[in-house]
Amino acid sequence: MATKKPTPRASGPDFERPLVTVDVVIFTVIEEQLKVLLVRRPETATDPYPGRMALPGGFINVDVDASLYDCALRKLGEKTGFKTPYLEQLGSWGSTKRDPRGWCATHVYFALVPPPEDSEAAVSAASAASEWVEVDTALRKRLAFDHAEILTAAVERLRGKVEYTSLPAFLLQEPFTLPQLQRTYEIVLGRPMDKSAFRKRMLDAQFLVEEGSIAGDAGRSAMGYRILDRERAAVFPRTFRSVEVQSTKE
Amino acid sequence: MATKKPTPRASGPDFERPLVTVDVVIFTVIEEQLKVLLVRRPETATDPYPGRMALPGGFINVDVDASLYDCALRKLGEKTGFKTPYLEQLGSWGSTKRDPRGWCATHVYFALVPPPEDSEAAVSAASAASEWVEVDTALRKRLAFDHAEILTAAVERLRGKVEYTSLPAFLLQEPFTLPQLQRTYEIVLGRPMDKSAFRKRMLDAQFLVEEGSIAGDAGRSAMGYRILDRERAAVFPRTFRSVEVQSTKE
DNA sequence: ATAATAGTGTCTCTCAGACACTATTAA
DNA sequence: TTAATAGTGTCTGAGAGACACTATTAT
Repeated sequence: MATKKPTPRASGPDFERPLVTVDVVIFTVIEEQLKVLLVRRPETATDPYPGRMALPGGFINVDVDASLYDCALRKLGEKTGFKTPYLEQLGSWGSTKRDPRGWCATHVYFALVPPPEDSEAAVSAASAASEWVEVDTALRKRLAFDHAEILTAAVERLRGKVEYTSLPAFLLQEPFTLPQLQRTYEIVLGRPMDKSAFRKRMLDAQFLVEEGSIAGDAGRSAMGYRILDRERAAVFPRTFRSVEVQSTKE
Repeated sequence: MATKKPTPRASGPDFERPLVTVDVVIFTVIEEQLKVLLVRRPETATDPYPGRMALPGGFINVDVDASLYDCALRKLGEKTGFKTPYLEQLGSWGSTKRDPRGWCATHVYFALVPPPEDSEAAVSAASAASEWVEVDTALRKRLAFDHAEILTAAVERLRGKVEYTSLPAFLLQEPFTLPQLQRTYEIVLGRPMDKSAFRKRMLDAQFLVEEGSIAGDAGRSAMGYRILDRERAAVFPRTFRSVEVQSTKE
């Protein structure tokens, strides 16, 4: 740990260093809704945006975090009992004005996790003042900093990639069934999908391994699947709806 | 301008702030080759990697740069007489070890510019010790910092997006012809393309406007085109070669 | 006329979508 | 047997690729 406002020990440029943070946009699907994890900022008036909801994140700790990715993993771990989640970089936002404390740049990561078990949910909600919020609700909440803009970008990236990748599989507890996976796609994209096309696509992409039958609440039981390689998402040969169906013909 | 090693005027965390830089990967096509702009680092022994080639970039100047994007634009402008180039964020790299001066994070941008006029080329090469280097050659050059890794990521991103966007159009001086554009795609992707499919795709995407005939060195003259909207690239409904042609049939 | 380049037409193949069909399970 | 859900088969259409064709220009 370092002392308060230290003179930097390392050399560098002769001007002021910006503040550097890492924020994480953590998505999951709970109760048929796409949700994002938000935390409430402290009420202390010395902090910017006291009491507002914000994306989980914070300053890089130069003494603890070996890299940006490690820092994101740490923040993710602090908020959720992460279970080999999907974590990728989203981008960075930096400007004079985005933080009242001074020139600040944030590196934003993007995580997909399965819905928390009830026990965990209670723990994390209680201990960390964190909350799973449906994304559109979150966007109406006047988030701290430029987090609304960041969340918008994250949702856009998620929806964009979902059109041609297996990302939604990382939002489910394993093993899961194809109907469950299809439902997850539909929730993220906000539109219904054709069952036959969906199944062909998933199975052709070879990213699932069978894991025995799973019985549902009613009707025929379904095959359970696990993700073959949790390190990377499968990429489909085409997007789901190539552009928009633009019928020039009347 | 600030004084040397100032105590930060703004509040923030009680630990050391990382160094923050912005680097720009600037691509163009010269003499039928994909090239990237590199600069030689100063020979002064106090600087890290003296004399090595590196991506253009440097520390954020908190007093001058309003945002990360502005900083990237400034660095781009300093190195090239930029002509409304294509500029997007690539990602950020940050860790304890990537800069010997201390914990350092860099925000990397990715630019596409038309080949410099001869006059400009001479100017920039002379004045700034900068040089256009063919990308594979650049990767063999033992670049400063982790710039080889960054360049690899940039080339990967470029090639990836070129499969389904109009990005290569930003590498050409306007107006250009479809055969010239096709040649540019082929240079970036390193493989020949079918003329008929290529033309259908470009014209169907509606991102070009006709600009009168242009005569070449020989043969029939070709239609010249400009980019309709230089703010964004066109996105095609499918990638060029959907995945790799995996012939399971012998 | 010929060489060289620009540009078109036609066929095939792949894969997304529509939609009707069959299969399995519990009550 | 019926309701509910899982899973399949068949047809269509869009668009990429292969490739042979026609068009225009300079010499």
